[in-house]
Amino acid sequence: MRADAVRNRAKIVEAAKAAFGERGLETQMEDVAKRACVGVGTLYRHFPTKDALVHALILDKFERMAEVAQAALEGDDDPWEAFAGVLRAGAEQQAGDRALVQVLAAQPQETMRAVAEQETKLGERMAELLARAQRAGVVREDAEPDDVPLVMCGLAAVMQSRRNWERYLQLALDGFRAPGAKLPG
Amino acid sequence: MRADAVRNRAKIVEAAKAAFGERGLETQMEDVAKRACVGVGTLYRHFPTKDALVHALILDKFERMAEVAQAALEGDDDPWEAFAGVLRAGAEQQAGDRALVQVLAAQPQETMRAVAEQETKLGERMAELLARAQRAGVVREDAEPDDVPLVMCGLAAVMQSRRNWERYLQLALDGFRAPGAKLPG
DNA sequence: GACTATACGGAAGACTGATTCCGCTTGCAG
DNA sequence: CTGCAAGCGGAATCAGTCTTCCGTATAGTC
Repeated sequence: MRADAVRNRAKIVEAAKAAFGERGLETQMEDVAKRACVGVGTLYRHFPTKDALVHALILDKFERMAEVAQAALEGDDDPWEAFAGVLRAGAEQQAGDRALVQVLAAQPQETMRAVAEQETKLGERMAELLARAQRAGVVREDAEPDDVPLVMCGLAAVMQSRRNWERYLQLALDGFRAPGAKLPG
Repeated sequence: MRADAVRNRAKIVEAAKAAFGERGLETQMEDVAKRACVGVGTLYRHFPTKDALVHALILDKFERMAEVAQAALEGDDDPWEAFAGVLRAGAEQQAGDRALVQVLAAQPQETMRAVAEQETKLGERMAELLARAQRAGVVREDAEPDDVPLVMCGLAAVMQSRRNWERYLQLALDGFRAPGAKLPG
């Protein structure tokens, strides 16, 4: 690959992250190109369609989240903090990326398929974090691994509607907390 | 207004409810017209833009919900059932209308403005139902009126992503339930 | 320094779907 | 029964974006 091509690809990815993060999916390809100081033709040589570009960005976010979950599994936070921390990190991630929020709230079939592998990995790690927290008695016994994406999906909609998502997250965490456990951290 | 115009308007509204309910906002004006056995021109004489049509449908849903809430205020269900019943009714309403779900999940500024009045009315009634339930000790003291739209908004996203919304609703209701109160009904 | 495979820019094309327009039809008042 | 204003159908138009195309420029090689 030619040096300038490498440089341009990097510029495009940066520009796309910024543009889609701010404006969401209705961002136009030309805007991305302009931000990257590149022609649309160049943009299309690197990503054959708008969808492909979006998928790449979303995939990246999921990979990052899966890493965060892995770190939590290996870290030495107490079980509650490990679990809640990942949820909070996910929320922050969403808060800074309108396109991600739109995708999570609407879950277009195809986009999700492109991300399936990382999603599974993330899901498994969250399941383990959840199980540990349950064994420690700080999360309700009847919480299920599938409750996590349920909550994150709802969070996306709350963010999109510019409502108080911090409050939503707090309520959700409260919901996971075991009845007997002390005030959540 | 001429008799055939009245008839057509009714057909259009019916057709639009069905079409937008099934296919959501990406429903095309021509589809609505076809369903109503009417030309697009006729459709546009009754509703000047697609947005106007959607707003009318959404407004109708909100009015209906406000009525449901009013009925709950006047009915003789116990405070928990009155409160939870309206939430469940709202969920059912959403479950049958993809366009409504899309609007609730994304809350396009303009659509919500068109519905503001009914939304306020509904909000006030829910607030009263919530307050009654709190006085009866069956809902958490720290629940707030604004938590309700938060939850319903999240529900919309969960539905859109074809996840288990009944589970989500159950978790949300559990979240409202006072810690001491018996198993929710 | 010359050559060529790569890569670039951005105007033009293609598509999709909303909206307009206008000649034809029809309800209904007189 | 007539006249015509109100209403109708749907082809044509318009608009907004994605995507393609191709003449031009350039990195890397000999």
